[in-house]
Amino acid sequence: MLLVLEIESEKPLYQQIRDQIVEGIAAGRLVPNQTLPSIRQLAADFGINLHTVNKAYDQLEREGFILLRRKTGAVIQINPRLAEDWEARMRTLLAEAFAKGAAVEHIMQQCQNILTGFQEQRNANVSLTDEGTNQ
Amino acid sequence: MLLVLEIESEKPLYQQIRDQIVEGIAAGRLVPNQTLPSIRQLAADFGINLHTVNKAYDQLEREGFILLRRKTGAVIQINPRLAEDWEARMRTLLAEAFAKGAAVEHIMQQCQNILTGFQEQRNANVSLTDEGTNQ
Amino acid sequence: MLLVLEIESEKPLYQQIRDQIVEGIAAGRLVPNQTLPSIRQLAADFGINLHTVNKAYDQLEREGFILLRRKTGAVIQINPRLAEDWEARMRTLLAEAFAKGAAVEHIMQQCQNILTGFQEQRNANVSLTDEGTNQ
Amino acid sequence: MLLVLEIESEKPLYQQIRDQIVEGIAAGRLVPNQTLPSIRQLAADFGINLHTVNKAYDQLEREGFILLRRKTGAVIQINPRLAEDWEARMRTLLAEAFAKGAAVEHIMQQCQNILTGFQEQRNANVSLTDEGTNQ
DNA sequence: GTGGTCTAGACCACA
DNA sequence: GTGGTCTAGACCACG
Repeated sequence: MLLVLEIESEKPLYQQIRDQIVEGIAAGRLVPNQTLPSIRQLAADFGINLHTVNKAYDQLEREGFILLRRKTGAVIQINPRLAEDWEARMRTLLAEAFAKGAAVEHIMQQCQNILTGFQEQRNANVSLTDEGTNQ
Repeated sequence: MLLVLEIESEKPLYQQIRDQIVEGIAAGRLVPNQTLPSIRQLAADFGINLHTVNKAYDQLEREGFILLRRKTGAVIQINPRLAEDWEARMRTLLAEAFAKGAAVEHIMQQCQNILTGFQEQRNANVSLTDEGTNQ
Repeated sequence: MLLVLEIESEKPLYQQIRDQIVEGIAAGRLVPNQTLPSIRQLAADFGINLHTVNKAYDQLEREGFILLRRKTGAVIQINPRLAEDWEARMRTLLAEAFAKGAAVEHIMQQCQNILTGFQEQRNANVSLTDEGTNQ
Repeated sequence: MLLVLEIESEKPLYQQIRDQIVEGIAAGRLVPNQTLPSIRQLAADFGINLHTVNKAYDQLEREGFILLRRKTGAVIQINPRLAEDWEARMRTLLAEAFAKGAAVEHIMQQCQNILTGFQEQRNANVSLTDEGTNQ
């Protein structure tokens, strides 16, 4: 669980946790059925409050990224439904770049690069896992 | 200056003002060197607080979309430098879709559709403006 | 704001608050654009903690029943989209009655009675409001 | 006794057991006087704790779906009395849909569809049972 | 041990 | 004043 929390950031701590776990899934560092640290454990590791982690995990569960169980804690389990406001959020973000005069091709290239990065990381993680099971 | 402020919205008023101006620029309704209403004018028109409008204009200036001048008020003037956290925000949003299993091609197609929509609006506004100057 | 909270109930306090507000909307006691008590106010009125009320309001906002604003507090505003798991929850509840041997007609009649009750209360509340504006 | 327990589910194990038995009764797969596996048998079959199964059976007995006997184990025996909070739970669920603006007719139609589904399953199971006794 | 809930008290951003 | 976040510490249900 690689997490880098910045206490000084304007982004809430629980949002930082949530975002990094989502990125971890996208990059294949976190795979379905993998267990995340317990709420208390993660809070202790980073010296933050239990409720802050709880709020992040709670949101991740509602968004369909993880499943919270009493005994085992949190496990990755993807519900493939995409949030309904995803397109609206994407629209605002793209408008910001387009208004700055960025060329459509350039914006698309940046998106492609990010996605390709996820894909390569995921492939790398998959082959690592495969090697691990083959040994 | 078409502005539609929804007092009932979950989005802060200053954020609504900022977002609509950004979308207006993206769609070509607002072009460089065009003057925006003064802070007190806009506040009076909508019956909202001066500070609210001030905050929106302030953010737009910091983001490089407008230039605030003492006498002339606010004018659109695009600073093509993108916000430094734009890529990070895009990264998080793309991760959300990719983590849910969406295909790269599908995500890219959605982005393309949104951007094409902006382009068409801008083209429509540009030709309207041309007709206007021809009269 | 008629709220009856039972501290001894097995149902969490925040869930009781959430459920009663939803029922209040169904019965027309709470109508769109009506303001709810502030989080602190409601917490003080019932001698419970601010965070408990906050959790209820937070859920209501996510479910599309209310809108939370910094200045004015919480206002009723219906997003007509129904929760996607609504049918699954209804299915479980109906199975419970059907397994007990309840006749389909009887179950349907109970549902009808409840819904008719909401409808009548709503109509009564509407006419009260009308009389109020006419006076 | 077809039981499919999902260790990954958000629902507690004992609740899954309870719900599936209730749905089994509703669908006619489980009929009065039919014996259920013993607590230790079912726990062994699924490799889960005795307490977990015990809790499910305990709840089913309190709800009036089964009868626990020392020697014979658990047998289906319907106590037609509905849980006293059934109507309250139904009320909340119906309020949710009605508050969102759903028409009474539409809500009723959905309930009817679900119940008709149960009825058809039960009829199918009954005829299967009849054929079985005829052999 | 886990997550789920509730309490108590604090600081900040918003308008 | 409002809601939003974070902290600290407690008890309970679950397995």
